[in-house]
Amino acid sequence: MILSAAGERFIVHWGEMGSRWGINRTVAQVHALLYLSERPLHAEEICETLSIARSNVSISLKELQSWGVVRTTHVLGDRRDHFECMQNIWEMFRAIANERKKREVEPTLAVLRECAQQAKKDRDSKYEAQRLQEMLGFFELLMEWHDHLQRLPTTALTRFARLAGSISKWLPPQHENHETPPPDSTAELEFDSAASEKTVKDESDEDLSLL
Amino acid sequence: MILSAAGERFIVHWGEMGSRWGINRTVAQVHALLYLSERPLHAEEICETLSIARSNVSISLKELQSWGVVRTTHVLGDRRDHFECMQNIWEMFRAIANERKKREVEPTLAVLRECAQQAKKDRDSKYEAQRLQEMLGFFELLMEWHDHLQRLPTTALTRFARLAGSISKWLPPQHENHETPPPDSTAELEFDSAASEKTVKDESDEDLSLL
DNA sequence: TTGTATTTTCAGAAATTTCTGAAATAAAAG
DNA sequence: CTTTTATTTCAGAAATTTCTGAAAATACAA
Repeated sequence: MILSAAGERFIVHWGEMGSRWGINRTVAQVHALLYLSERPLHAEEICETLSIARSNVSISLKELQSWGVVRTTHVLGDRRDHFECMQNIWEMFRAIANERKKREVEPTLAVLRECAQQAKKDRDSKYEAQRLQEMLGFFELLMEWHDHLQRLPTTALTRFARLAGSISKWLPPQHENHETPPPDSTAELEFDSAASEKTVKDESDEDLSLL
Repeated sequence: MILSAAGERFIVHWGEMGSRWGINRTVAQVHALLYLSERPLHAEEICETLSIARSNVSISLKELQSWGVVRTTHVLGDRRDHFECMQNIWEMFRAIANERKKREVEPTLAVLRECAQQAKKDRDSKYEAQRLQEMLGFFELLMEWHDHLQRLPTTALTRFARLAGSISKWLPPQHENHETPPPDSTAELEFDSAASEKTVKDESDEDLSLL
């Protein structure tokens, strides 16, 4: 497998990005390679192209398969497994989101439910209970949103994204002030839940109506 | 700072989740602690509560401040810095999303633009160029979406999430088949971009119209 | 000034994650 | 059955990340 300079650059970068998001660098590199490849590759080709050990490739491929973004195919007259990457990007990120939900968000929800429950019972944890409950509500809403997107076909997603982009151009900017946070001055509302809710409520309704 | 069992459990879990998403465990723990705390804490309190070195706390707090989710305040008659966490969850995750965009998505976009450009020029990289271009388009759309959400006030976000959740209940399920992937049977469309686009296009329009 | 409290920095230690190569296993071919 | 080819497993090596404690820097007070 011969890589162009551009391809190589992308693979390296994808590996680095993977690391930053909690995905093994090699796994991400193998993913990037298969994503770019026109044809399915066998493990040996991947080893050679990326200069990593055969065993490492084996484990990385298993991992990618467990995420549902890579699968095996076979070439006539060749005993070896060949590997190909999901080609539709939206489907690919959907699969990843799905898997992260299952592996990380759902366990977090379970913990939050238990903790909120327990804190509610404890007379000394009134404030903690409130904070945990709020976090729980956030994650529950997030799940609803996820499930919603999960049901929409890819084309709807892309069109919706475009639509959302054009609508937002007509709205006044709301939260651009994070770019260069002023020393210690006017950023009050983000840190004070009550103030934030109150301030925002006044100006939110006409924005919401656009949805 | 005395922690309830529930609070401690949450902090430990939040630390683990942080790791999985590329955030230092300690940083996440400090964040969780401040999130739960009714009042701002000084560094020494954080050390003691979490049993970590003073220097580690110092660095973690700096990190959290750079993410814009923690800031310093002061208590009358106390020279020490006290630290408090952004209390509004939506604002908090908005800040995090903002920062990750700046640190990770924007550099990725830059790399993708360069790679796509370069591959386009290379006669041997026709397919790679196409793949890179597609990835670039995805990230650009994602950015539009992000910017859109960035402009909406928190209340609009929560209401929209609820709305989206209830709409989706009326749609036929589209992509639940990832839950238990069948050995190697009908999952063709996810891996074949063309097939996927064609299949989906037939059924997508009435779904999209709901938006 | 000088002293004291607080915070930051940083070199090296500790812990964790990742990677390798050799050996074991599996699966087909002869 | 034996040989050959392909894949997986896994103990230890290597690399990376995280953490600590001591020292330096900073800021305020007397």
